[in-house]
Amino acid sequence: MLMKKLRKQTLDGNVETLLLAILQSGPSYGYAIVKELDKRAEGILRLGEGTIYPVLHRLEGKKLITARWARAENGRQRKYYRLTPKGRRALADNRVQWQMLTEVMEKVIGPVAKPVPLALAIGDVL
Amino acid sequence: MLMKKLRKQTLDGNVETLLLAILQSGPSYGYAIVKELDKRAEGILRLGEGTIYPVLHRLEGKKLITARWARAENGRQRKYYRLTPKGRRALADNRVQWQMLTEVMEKVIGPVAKPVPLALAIGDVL
DNA sequence: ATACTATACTGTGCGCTGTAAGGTATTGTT
DNA sequence: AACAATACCTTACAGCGCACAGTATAGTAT
Repeated sequence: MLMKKLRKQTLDGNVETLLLAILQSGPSYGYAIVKELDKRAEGILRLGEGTIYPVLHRLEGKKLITARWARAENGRQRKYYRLTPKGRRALADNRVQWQMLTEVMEKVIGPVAKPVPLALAIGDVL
Repeated sequence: MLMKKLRKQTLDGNVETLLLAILQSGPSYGYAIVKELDKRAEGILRLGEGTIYPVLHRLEGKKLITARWARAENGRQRKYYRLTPKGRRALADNRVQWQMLTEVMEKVIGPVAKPVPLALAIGDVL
């Protein structure tokens, strides 16, 4: 068989994936990323700056993103992070890892109750 | 609003959930749990004994499971673990936490490619 | 002027988790 | 007698999330 295995990093390390995913939409900076995450997570998850900045530095160290200082229109100094090709590959890989993790979790603890009213409605119609 | 938040333990700590879920089917012992996980994960995830025993001990320390030595039919000494009511509650809670994590992940990194060709087919039809 | 709030980045340090590595002992099979 | 499978355990390490604390600037309200 010789199937692909879950790396240990995937059991946790999801925050890195989240940040990479956000940077996929284009370069951004720490503070904005916090706000963006806050918006997308809709109150379920709240990651503070103390969480995100170290991760950004780690990602930079791994060459998955690059940093560049720039002065914004409002005169503020911002450190813009951008995905590298290597980071793009890492993101793709992380997605696969995440998918495998959900597979394993579903197989062991059972499927999660999904809010999919559309499918239900379609099912009712058909 | 005041919504429920993801606890930090849920970002990792999935192994505890896996073990609790397996013990939900009834009492078991370390070695058997390794094999059971191996079977259910179908090669995707491989947790060694060095991973599982410390977790079992931790769970016992948290009073989520209880341990009892017993001699099996084949004469071997086995340490059987059983879910406590508190462990049952923790498992239920962990499921909710896991569900929230998948929600956040899907919102940020997009949906996982699930083997659900039906939805695609329906979309094509409509 | 003064105080406050929002913006924006940084660093330190703790605790928990996963797990590799190594070890012991028993039973069954070759 | 040798080996594999069963069954358990401990030690030690590294990585991750995150709370906490600190610095500095721009804009707004009093």
